[in-house]
Amino acid sequence: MTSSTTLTPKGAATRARIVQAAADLVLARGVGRTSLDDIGAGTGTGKGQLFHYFPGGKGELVRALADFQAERVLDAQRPWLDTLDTWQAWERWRDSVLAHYGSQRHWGCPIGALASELSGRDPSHGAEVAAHMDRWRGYLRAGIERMRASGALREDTDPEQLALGIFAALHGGLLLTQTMHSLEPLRAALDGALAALRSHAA
Amino acid sequence: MTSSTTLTPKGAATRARIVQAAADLVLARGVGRTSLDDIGAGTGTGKGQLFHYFPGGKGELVRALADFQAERVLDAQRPWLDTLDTWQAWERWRDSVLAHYGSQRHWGCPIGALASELSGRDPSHGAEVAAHMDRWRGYLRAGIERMRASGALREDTDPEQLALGIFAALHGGLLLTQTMHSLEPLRAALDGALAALRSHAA
DNA sequence: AGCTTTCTGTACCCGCCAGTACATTCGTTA
DNA sequence: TAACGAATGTACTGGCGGGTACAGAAAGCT
Repeated sequence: MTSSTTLTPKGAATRARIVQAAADLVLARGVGRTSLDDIGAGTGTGKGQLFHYFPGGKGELVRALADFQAERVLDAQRPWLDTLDTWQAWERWRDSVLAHYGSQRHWGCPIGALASELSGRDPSHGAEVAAHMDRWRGYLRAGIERMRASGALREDTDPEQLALGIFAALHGGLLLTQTMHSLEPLRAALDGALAALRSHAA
Repeated sequence: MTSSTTLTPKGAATRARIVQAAADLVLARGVGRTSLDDIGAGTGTGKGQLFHYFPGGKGELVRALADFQAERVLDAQRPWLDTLDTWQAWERWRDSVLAHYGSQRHWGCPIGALASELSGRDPSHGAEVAAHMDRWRGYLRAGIERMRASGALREDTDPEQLALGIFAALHGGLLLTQTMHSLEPLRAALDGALAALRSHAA
C-alpha cells in the first residue's frame, strides 16, 4: 500500500522533496487548483517521478501531504500540547500556536483547509483528515481531564465538550485569519477559548 | 455590471431557480467540483441560460450564490441577530443558529466554505465573501456594544475583540460540523463563546 | 398580425489535467 | 564490466469543463 518498491536514499530524498514542495503549493492554492504539472515544475521533477513515488496518483499524494502537514502542525505545538496540566501551560500553548501560524508564509491552517475542501468527497480523504483532527483534539481533552483530576477544574466539567469548544475556536480563528489576512482573529479566538476554560476553574 | 439587459418575469423566475439549485449543489460539492453542466442538469437548463443570465460566466454566478447564501444565513438568525441586547437574546440567537444549521441537508456553513475555498484567489471573490463576513460580525459587535453601554458588560470590555472571538468560535464549530457530521461541535463552540461573553459580565 | 427582444436548446471548440507508455540514465551488486 | 532494478525525462492520450456560436421557441409591444 505505502511503497512496495524499495527506495534508495536518493529516492527517499526526492520523495521528501516532492512532499515538502507540494505541501506549500497546495497550502497556497488549494488541492483543486494545484495540478500535477505545477508540482512537477515546483520541484524540478515531472509526472514520471510523481507516479513513481505515488502510484495511486494525486489521491495518494494528497494523503501523504495531509500526514506531513499534520505532523508539522502538531510538532509546532510541542512540548506544551502534551502537557496541558497547568494554567501556565495553556498560555504557553496559546503562544506557540500564535507563533507558528504567524511565521507561515500563508494564512490559515493546512489541516483545516484540507478538511473543508475534502469533507464532501469520498471517505478516503475525509476520514483521513478527520482522524488527524481527532488526534489533535484528543491532546486538548487529555489536558483538560488532567486539570480536572488535579482539582484545577470543577468536577462537573465535561472535558469532551470543553475540548470541542476550544478546538472549534482555534479553527474558526484560523479560518478568519485566512479571510482577513491578519493574526488578530486567531488571537481573539484563543483568548475567548481560554476564558471559557477559566470559567470552569474550581 | 449586474444585468444591463431587462428581465421578464419568466426570466427572473428562471434566474432565481438557477441560483437556488446551484447554491445547494455548490454547498454539497464545493465550487471546484461543481461544473456548469452539473448546474444545468440540476435545474433542467443548459449552458445557454447560464451564460444568458450570468454573462460573466462561472465567476459571476458564484458571486450571486455568495450574496444569496449570505442573505439566507442572516435571515435565519433574525430577529435576534439585530437585537443582541440582553443575555436572553444571546441564548435565543444561539438556539436559532443551531436550529438553522441543524435543519440543513448538508453540514457546514455556505459562507465559511466559500471563504476557505476562495480566500487564496483573486480579490474579486475573496473580498466579496470577506465583506459578508464583516457584516455578519458587525451585528455581534453592535450587540456587545449595546450590552456594555447598558451596563451589562464591564467597561474594560473590547467589543471588537470579543465579537471576533465569538464569531471565530461559531465558524470553527461549523467547520467541525462538516468533518464530524454532527451538530455537537457547533453546540460546544457556541456554549464556549457565550461562556467567554459571560466572563465579561459586570 | 408583425416585429423585436428575450428565452431556451444544441452543438461545437479549445485548453487543461490526470494518467499512461516508454525510453533513458544512474547506482548498486556480482 | 555485465546486468538488473531503481530513478528520471518526455511525449502522448482521453476526458472533462468553461466558454462560444447559433438556431429556434416564446413573449412583449405597436
